[in-house]
Amino acid sequence: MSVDPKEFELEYFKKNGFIRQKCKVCGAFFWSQKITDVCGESPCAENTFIEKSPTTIHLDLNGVRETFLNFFNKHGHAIIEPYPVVCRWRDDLLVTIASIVDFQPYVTNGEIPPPANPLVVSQPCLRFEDIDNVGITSGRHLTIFEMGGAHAFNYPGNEIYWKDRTVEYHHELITKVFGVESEKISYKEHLWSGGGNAGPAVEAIVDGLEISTLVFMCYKMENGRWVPTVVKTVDTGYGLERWAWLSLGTPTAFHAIFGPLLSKFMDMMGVECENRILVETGKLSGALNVERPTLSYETRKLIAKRIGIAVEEYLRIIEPFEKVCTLLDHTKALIFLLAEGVVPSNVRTGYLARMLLRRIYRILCEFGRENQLSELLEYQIGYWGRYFRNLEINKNEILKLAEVEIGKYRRTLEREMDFIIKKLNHLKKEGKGEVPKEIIIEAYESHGIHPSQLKEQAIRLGLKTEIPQDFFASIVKMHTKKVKETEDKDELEKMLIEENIPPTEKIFYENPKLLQFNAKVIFTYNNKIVLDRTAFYAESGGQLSDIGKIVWENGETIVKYVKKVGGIIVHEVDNLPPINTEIIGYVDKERREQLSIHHTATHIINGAARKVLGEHVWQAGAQKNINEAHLDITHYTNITDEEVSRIEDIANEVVRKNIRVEIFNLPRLEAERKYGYRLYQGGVVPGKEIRIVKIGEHDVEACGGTHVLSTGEIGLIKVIKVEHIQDGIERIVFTAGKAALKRVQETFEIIKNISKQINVPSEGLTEAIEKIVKENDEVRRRIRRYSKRLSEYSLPYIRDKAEHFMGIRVYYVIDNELEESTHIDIGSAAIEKMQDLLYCALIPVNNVVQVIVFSGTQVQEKNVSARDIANFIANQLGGAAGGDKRFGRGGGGNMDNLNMIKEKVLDYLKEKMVKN
RNA sequence: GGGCCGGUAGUUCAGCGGUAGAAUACCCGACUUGCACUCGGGAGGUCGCGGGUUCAAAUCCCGCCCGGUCCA
Repeated sequence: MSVDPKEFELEYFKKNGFIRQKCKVCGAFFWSQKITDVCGESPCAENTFIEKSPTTIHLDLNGVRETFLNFFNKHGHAIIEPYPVVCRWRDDLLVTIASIVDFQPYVTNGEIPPPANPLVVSQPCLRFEDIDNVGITSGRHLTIFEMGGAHAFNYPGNEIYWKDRTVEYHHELITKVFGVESEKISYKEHLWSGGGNAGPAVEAIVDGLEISTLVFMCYKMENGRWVPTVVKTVDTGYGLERWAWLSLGTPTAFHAIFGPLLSKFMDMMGVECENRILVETGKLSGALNVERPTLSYETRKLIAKRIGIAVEEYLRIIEPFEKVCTLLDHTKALIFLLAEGVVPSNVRTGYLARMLLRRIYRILCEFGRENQLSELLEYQIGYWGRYFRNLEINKNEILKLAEVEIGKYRRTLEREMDFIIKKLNHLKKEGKGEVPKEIIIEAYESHGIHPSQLKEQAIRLGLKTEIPQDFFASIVKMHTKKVKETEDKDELEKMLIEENIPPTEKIFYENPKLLQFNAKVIFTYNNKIVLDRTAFYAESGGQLSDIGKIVWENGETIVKYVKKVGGIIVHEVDNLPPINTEIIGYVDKERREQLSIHHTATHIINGAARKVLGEHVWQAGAQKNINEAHLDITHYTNITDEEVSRIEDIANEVVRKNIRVEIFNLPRLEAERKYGYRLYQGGVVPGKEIRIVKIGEHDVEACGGTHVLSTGEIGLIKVIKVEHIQDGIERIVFTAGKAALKRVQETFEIIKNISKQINVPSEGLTEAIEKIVKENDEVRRRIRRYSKRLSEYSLPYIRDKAEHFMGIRVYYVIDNELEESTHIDIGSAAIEKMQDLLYCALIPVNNVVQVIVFSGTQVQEKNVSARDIANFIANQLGGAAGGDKRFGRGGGGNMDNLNMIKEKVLDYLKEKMVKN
């Protein structure tokens, strides 16, 4: 999609003398009050603000945030509290990457009103796409930053403001409040898209630095095409870190963001760096980018030249400094993630936390400061905790989670490094001088060994290692899968929209105990019915759907399954009533009761787990069936039996207290204010009103499920088992209510049966089974010993039974008593003692006959190979055999002529030996 | 959720269709004043689980479980 240039022809630009121009370097169009060749953004221009701030006020990040919020507040924008960095209210994103994320999709698509209009927020955001650039670009790239978002949501007939006013506000803030000369600012034309929305945008550039993006969101993606949206959203992103950098004119943004923390971290890491080196780096850092290695290196050379040192010398000085910057950024991002209960793991947000932590750890190792992580985190928490209280509140959790994860990483490194060292030694043995790329990739992809760590080991072993420039890019490429086609809406969904079917009135919310109801059929299609109102609960939130029946004047049908399509509830049935029929619905009471019990019990278990294991416990999934239910929770280590007992105890105490389960609706914002984002245990909850399920002081969740009226109805909650689902997630499987009782009864039945079978009273079962298992082991061992011993003692017997045949002795037996392995022992020993012996054993077992043949050395000399004999016998049995001249084995399944084989073998032998 | 690596003696691993091995620790013995070293002997395995292919599977195929790792 390209943007119509007309989109940028703003009244405001024209009135204030902005002229549309084209950048001679990058070719982009931009608007500026002065005539110039280039757009002004680095690398088209240098960062000229360094040590020469164009502003009249000079503020660090905290100061900028306050100034920004107050400015918009004075212009009628309500200040709202930032949302969490983990966007648990969305299922298409892991973390909050922009302030607009707070309002997508429900506000931007007009489904619910914004918390205020217009509004302003300073939203901490996480972005990982540019993580490799963090530290080397003087702070232009960060994994965590604050996006100043001033937003206006324009509805048809209720326009707040649009493009002109948006640019005007921006221009006023940068010129009037910050005092930047108006001519210094240029606005670049741009197309922005993200989160399913898009629109024209302008990027504001001052002295080389892009400081804001002003987006006019007015398109959305639908069936692969951009279509205009009903709500036109002003989506501005003020890069507050960059504003602070600009206003202070420091060599890097890190100075402006972290202030005293920067020098503290440098001291701790033992890093020093002259200011003039940083200044020169900062000016040209716009051209530094890991994705453009050649340009970056040329830029490095230029910087070194300006400073007057060799580029190698320059790199030696600047790299440690850059690593400290990376540390500052990563440790800050990490505490924000951990504070929200993210458990480091190998999936989703957990992986983001793990990745950050491992990068931090590697840097600390390079500085030899790997034991000082906690200290760094504590400084960060102390510094940011004043503005973000949850950091301070969750300090202990943050430190604990980080500590556990570092422990895991250390163990992994130790284990996986051994593996790699072995591989490297192998390479060396093979005489290879260099580590091939495949090994480097395998080390990283399958074993988590970073190329730099591999290189370190390889050098120690005297192997060369060339890490390709595009190493990580090629890894990413290998993983890029085809973008999944956006699922087109299915036929039913399309028809419901076409027919304009209204959302179904949900009786089960108003009155959960009403299981018999009257309603009217308003739509039918392919064994599917939509009613105007229903008491049938559709499958959602891990709770199975209700079943039951629908009765009308001249018929009835069974309701097999109920699902939600948007706000419409669709009943799947066997046969259809005519449209507009009045019906009576009957919901299966017992099933509904059991599902409700399991649902309430899930909330209780969740609360109990949080109490026992800690505040990082979040629901990671849940399923409520008839016989049992499970709750997946985030936790960093296996749940012990003792913890399970405590969770069970607390849960049952809540049951016994018979607490009333309060269910009520609250406006979204009020609910969040009152109970926090902890509400969103089950994930995304749509709608302007949130349905709250509150169990005393034990647990509060946003939930659309059905519940019991008070906890006493549950009767009993019994945890069945805990499972480790994946790194960072544990599953608690349990039953409640009647199902729990039934489970207990069944378990007793099993115990009773076992007890009967081994004839031991149930109290003594543990010891008895222990004894049986031990005895079984002992018997198995004894059989093996006997088999060995038997092979020694059998020799006289074999000697006695063997037939003399053309100068050798032949022992031939069809044996269905001794095992194959025993015959191997016997035969093997026998030919040692009798070198003229040919040992043949045919062992019928389960429809096949196994054949074992040993041939003594003297027999072998007569051209009789054990393998050939075995193969001959096996062929008679319709099978095949293998082995060598001493030992052959095989078999076959055709036993018809089993007793005639011996004759044939002797004939075969005769032939063989005569030929010889 | 997807890709990749791994699961064999108490431990670390080798073997990768044809009698389950090594090292180490363990037990016994020899040498030695004693310890260590050295030497000899012994014990120790449902080759993660379940199917399939095959006369025959630790080995090949499929599914699952467990651990690890990378990506989304």
